[in-house]
Amino acid sequence: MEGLDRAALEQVSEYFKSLAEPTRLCLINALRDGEMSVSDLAEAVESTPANVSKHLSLLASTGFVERRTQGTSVLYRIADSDIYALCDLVCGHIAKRIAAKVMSRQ
Amino acid sequence: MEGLDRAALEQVSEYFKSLAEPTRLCLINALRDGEMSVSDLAEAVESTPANVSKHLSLLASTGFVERRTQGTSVLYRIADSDIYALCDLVCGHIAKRIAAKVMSRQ
DNA sequence: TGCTTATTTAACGAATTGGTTGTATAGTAG
DNA sequence: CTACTATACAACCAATTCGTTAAATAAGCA
Repeated sequence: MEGLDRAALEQVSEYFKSLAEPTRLCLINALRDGEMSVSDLAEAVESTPANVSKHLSLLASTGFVERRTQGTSVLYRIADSDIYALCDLVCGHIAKRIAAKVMSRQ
Repeated sequence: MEGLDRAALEQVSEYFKSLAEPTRLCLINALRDGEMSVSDLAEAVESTPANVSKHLSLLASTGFVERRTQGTSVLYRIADSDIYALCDLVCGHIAKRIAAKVMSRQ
């Protein structure tokens, strides 16, 4: 992303922003094992269908999830599994930080 | 990050949040070639020292950058180059999306 | 010591965002 | 058709955030 101009960086930040919310990360986690309906997801993340629907719309707008209608339900699924690589990188960074903190305390 | 509880996901989201801002991404880009002072960074990203200082503090709190004092200046540098892998993953995702959009239009 | 420069911090305002509530839409069953 | 269910959407509020401005802190130098 070296040569990106301001507008491009703004777009990149939009994508990070879509992952910068615990409820959305929780939804992404819940979708690990396959597609789920909005109401099931709402139960899984302990929130309301309206709220979950809004978060899923945002995740769909950045292309991390996709939707499919089945009867009166809407099933969401992960569209780009790179999303997990992203999360793992961040988790690794956090782990590194914790390890460094432990070392410095010795 | 599969088995993370709510508190852990909140922490993960904090890290994504620190990258979810165009000015901060711009600062990270500017630091590619080595450490820079706050005022030089402010000029590079076309902002004020006060604003840049605040952004750098946030990036330091998540451990993506580190600071070093030299005289009256403070030099910042990238502390974990995984940050670029993160950005590249997001950029790749965006590129994929654009490519898919182009394909679907043919 | 006092003066200058570099950085940080505090206080403020405008804008954005997560969650709720109520309503609208769409599909299914009777 | 009506009733019911699932989802989406709009309006609203509380809380957060980005940027600015002004004041505070710290280091170097006359």
